[in-house]
Amino acid sequence: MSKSNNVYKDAYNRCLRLLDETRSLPSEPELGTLLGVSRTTVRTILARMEETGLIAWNKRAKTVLREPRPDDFFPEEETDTLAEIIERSFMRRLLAGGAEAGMQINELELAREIGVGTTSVREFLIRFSRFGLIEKRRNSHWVLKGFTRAFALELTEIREMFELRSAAAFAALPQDSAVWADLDRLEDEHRLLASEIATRFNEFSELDERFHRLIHRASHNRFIVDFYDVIAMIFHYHYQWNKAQERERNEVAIGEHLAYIEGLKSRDLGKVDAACRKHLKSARQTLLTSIPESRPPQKS
Amino acid sequence: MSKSNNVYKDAYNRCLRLLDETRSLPSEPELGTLLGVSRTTVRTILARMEETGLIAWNKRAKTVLREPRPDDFFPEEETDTLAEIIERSFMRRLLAGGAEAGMQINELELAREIGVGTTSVREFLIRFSRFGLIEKRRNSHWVLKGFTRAFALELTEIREMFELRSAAAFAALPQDSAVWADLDRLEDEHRLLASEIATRFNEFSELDERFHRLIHRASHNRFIVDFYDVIAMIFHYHYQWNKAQERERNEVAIGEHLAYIEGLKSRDLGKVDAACRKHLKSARQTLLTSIPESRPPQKS
DNA sequence: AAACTGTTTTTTCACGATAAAAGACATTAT
DNA sequence: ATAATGTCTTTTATCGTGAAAAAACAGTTT
Repeated sequence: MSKSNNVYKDAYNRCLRLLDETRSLPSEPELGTLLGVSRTTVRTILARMEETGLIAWNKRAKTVLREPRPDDFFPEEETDTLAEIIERSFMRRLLAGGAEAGMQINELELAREIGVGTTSVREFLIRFSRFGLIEKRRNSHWVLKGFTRAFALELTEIREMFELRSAAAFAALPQDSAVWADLDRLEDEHRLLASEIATRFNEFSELDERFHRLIHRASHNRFIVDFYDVIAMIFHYHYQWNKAQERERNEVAIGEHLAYIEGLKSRDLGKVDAACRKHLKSARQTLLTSIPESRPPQKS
Repeated sequence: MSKSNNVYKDAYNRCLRLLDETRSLPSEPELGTLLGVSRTTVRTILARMEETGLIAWNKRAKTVLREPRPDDFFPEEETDTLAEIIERSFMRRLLAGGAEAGMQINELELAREIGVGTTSVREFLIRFSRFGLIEKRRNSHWVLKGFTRAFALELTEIREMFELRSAAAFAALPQDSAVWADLDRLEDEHRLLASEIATRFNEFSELDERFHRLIHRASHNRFIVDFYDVIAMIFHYHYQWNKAQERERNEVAIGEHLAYIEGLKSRDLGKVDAACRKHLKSARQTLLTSIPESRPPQKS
């Protein structure tokens, strides 16, 4: 089967949404940058849109003929990257219990189970290894280290170190830096979300990530910025998995963020430090309580 | 060609060295753990040793018949992992100038040039990406970020953060911890090397790594321990590349290490901090001076 | 001439296949 | 009964291959 055309399908779907807004589409290169794909893919999209009667396409003229219908879209699941598919499957197994620390991971078995080639699984595991949850035995299998309490503590230790430093760097940024406007915008979003928390509490996770990434970027250190990928990944699955008191937790977190933002805006390093520490402490607590207590080793 | 048998060849060579010391070899499983390979590989080794008349092999009896000659060994270059070969080639290109930041990296070209499959190159690049020197453009090529001054500063910033914390953790370890004996042993090695510095100065690099890894391990944090891989990798190639005043530099570093060790042994956090800071500062300086000044962008 | 479209080439992504190496199972020796 | 050896099976490491996607080149249009 070689390679799926999910890039095309995903871009096609996104292009359909563009159709709603205009009478005619822009030039091929412009569409390319807009959708983040190459001209080759753009042309494949246009060809299909012409075929299905969505547009009339003649050289520069790309006139919209009709509005896209729901059945014009490719199904969601066909637009995913292989890497995403593998990650989801892998994390499901990992979190759905039965994933004891020390267990070995079998590339071939994983590949068969997910229905993909071994190369993709191998590459996924290599990429995934930087999250510190698995480890490779030379010339042999991978070992699962497990989503344990120790892991959470090690992760948050680094996170706190990095974020305190980033926050301090942030507060020291000159007044004319563009980040202050970004921060204002994020503050507004926080206030809005707080006011509609009853219905939109599940949108916090995404806002949370954007907020912390903004702060980490102020460190101007690629290792700090990159490390947020680890945190984001863990929290992403953590949010999916642990829905207990989600609304309350998020409400509290929004309040902490607002205090944190206020601290940053005051540019008073003491205040920044205190607000940051407070938020990180409760974030760590949330993560820790969600970790299943490790059973003592059992004799069978 | 599928897969080279470098594991076998390397283990075979190491096994030859064992032959010097004994009249007969131990059991297959024992040899396996000794050499770090499976029994399958052990048996391949034994079969060949029998063939070349090095041993007589009959079930449990594996009697050494003669001393190994130089031509019994497989050539060094055949014992390297593909990953090592690729890394060396890649780093040579990267350091041998002409590697401007922003340049794109071509998997296929690299693979052809080194004479390996693209899969191996891909896997190497994925693994290598955590060092922060390259970055992937989605669905497209890799981009070289370059071994720049900014990189060195970001790297050392994290290093200093991590090592100060690890050193403090180290000093706080209970007296009966095994690390103190390890530290004593390392101290002895440092003193010995210092006394023979004129001839053995190039052995420092390896000692340096062992010393710092010991300290980092005291953090009990996988992210800190793993980060030392980045540092080790950079310093490894840095040492190979920049031989200017190697002897003097290493002599100074040994002195700093000894002061650092003394600080740790005193368990006085102030002393530890001071000695650690001093050493890290000069390590950073050494690294920085070795980085070629980035030319201003040239119009051709 | 600048920006677009049409066409061709190159590169990336993913697979199945195969040898090396690991691991499991059965058998034999202490 | 334990621990070795002998044999067979499974898994990992690596390649070549082909389709998807990107990129380069050439020819048109404004």
